[in-house]
Amino acid sequence: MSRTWEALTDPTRRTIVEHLAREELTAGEVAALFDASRPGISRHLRVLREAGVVEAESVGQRRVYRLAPGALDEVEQWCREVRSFWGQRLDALDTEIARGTRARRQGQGQ
Amino acid sequence: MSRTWEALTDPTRRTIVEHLAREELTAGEVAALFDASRPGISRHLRVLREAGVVEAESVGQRRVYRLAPGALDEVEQWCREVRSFWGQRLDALDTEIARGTRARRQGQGQ
DNA sequence: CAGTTATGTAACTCAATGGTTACTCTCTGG
DNA sequence: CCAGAGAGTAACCATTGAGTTACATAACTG
Repeated sequence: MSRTWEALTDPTRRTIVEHLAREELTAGEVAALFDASRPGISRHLRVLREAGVVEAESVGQRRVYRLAPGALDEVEQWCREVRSFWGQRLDALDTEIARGTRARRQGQGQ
Repeated sequence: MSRTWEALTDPTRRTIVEHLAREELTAGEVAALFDASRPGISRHLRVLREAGVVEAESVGQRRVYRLAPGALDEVEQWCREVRSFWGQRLDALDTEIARGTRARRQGQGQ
């Protein structure tokens, strides 16, 4: 299930990820980066956790967050695949193929 | 403005992009790929268009859709940057740095 | 020009999402 | 064991977003 995309849709969550890429942060430190309330950030962190983008470690009463290994794999992999097929198609973009496509398109007018 | 992420959040729209990576398609052909109603798909296509992910060309009464150049640039660029900072941090992950971070963390209990 | 095909827009509904406040749980320290 | 800090959960509200049906706009076709 591709929760990664959902998780990274929200700009706040992407900003969190940007910060965690630079250094580990406790939940409170993350919250301090934004105007939003703590519980709000806490939920963002949960979404990121459940999506496997970040992971948390309990240290005393704090929770230290860091990026999870492979956090962005799903997104990057998807981009690679799209780009791969796209590249192939562009390579094959000569008139013959193009004409064939048009012809096919004419036929199936439903 | 980062509409690209929003645009690619929706699974239907990602599927559309996957198909368009393989070949150009008219709006009708795209719609035929899904159970959803035409207007629904039409709006998905608009979102993708406005995000600059796809572009449309009018050919007679049809609208032929294709991926826009640089469709995924924003997303890929973001991933690269995150990964870049992350990589640097991991490189610097020796005990000294780690201890420094902990110390700093103790001090700023707000 | 009338009719049909191909798309897109408008108005509306319903579910999902983000944000807030209030409350709970857990760990630390006296 | 009690007080207080740090974090998370619950319940609630407002907004967004995706889906639908009905309607409007363009362009071919006779």
